[in-house]
Amino acid sequence: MSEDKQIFYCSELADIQLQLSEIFTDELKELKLFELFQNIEMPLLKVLGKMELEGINLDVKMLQKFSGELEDEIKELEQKIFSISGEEFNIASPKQMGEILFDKMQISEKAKRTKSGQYSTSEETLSNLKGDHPIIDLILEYRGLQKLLSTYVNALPLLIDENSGKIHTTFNQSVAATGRLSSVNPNLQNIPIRTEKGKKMRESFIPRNDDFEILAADYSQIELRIMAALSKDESMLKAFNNGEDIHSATAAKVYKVEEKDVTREMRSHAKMVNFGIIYGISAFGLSQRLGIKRKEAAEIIENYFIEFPNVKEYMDKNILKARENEFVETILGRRRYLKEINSRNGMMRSFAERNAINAPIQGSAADIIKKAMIDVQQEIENQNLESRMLLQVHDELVFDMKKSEKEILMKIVKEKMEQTIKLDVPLVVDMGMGENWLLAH
DNA sequence: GTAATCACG
DNA sequence: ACGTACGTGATTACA
Repeated sequence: MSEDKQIFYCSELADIQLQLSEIFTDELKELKLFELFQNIEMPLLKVLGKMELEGINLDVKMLQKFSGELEDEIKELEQKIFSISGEEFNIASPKQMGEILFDKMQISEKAKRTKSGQYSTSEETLSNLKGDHPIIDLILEYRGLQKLLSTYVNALPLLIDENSGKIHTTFNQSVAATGRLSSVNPNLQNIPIRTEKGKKMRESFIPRNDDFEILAADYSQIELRIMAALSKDESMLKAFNNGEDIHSATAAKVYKVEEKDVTREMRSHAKMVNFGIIYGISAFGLSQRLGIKRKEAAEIIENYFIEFPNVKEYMDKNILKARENEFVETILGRRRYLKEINSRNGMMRSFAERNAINAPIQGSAADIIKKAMIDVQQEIENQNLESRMLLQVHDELVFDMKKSEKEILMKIVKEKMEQTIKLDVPLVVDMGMGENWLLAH
């Protein structure tokens, strides 16, 4: 965003606020939604504008080298895939890929198909066929590298602003139905981190100069903590208040063992269950994720609800409330309307019911981090710091931190993020710093 | 323009 | 009986 645009945008904003104050009736002003608008969304708009204008520095030299390496690897993989399949084709075309794999090579009898009747060649489908043919690994590898190259490594350097020399995203405040932000042009909320080569992409996000470093601060398990607080479930509250590992604690309960006897598999399953809880769990969904029978998944869920009865109660209560009002609410009164909640179509109704469970949790997490962002920015300005807030990634804030301000900035960020909204569970923020975004984790 | 795929929380 | 985990955005192929 240019300087002119920013000035225009701020005066425009003041104007809008003035006009709105005349439009809003006293009755409207008493609504909780109005408070959310006045106290969170409008102040946040200015904070986001500053983050967008600030931009983030990218190590272009490093990315150019990385790009060359990736291209070489991709060419090599391409040749291997062609020689195995005995034919040159467009690997990026799911249609051609499906025909080669399932018609020509017949690597599986029961090929899965997508909604439109095409062969499915998704990561999930191919991963299930992994052992069946060596070409599968090559394809997955090829796809991963191609994605990294075209979406990130080659694309981002082209978006560097010639005036600032930095990358400037745009944060959408009114796109996500739950109240989350979204980031576009480019999306800086989905920069790779899970794979080795993906991590390399994160390394390219660097501070503005040698006097600065990257600070990353992220909430630990914020959605589960919100679930504990909103449901007031005693076991869950206790686990968080005692600083326990929540997935291990869940595993111990669900599998009825001592916490010290929880195996890695049990913990990993419990982690999936906890995710499921936040998403509005179903036996089918859980069985897919865990690779177990639906009946087994149903038993795990049943056990979960026996151990965490208030969670079940909270979920039911939200669905009932949704049926009555056709909306659900977050802790700051943000609404998600769910008109399908009373639909006669079972699928649509189930979808709305999962939303009724998920939206207050995901949305409350958004409320909390948004309020923290306003507080942190205010404090940065009050204290005239040179450090800057750069990015928000749902449960994480990223800063360009002046090294000499390390102590004060870290104190502000931790304090504001953890204390801005008080719940019956502690909110815990982990922080890291380093000479790039990867090292800050 | 839509579908498929895959990157993140 | 039926098909499902929640929320996003970018790229590519293809009608």
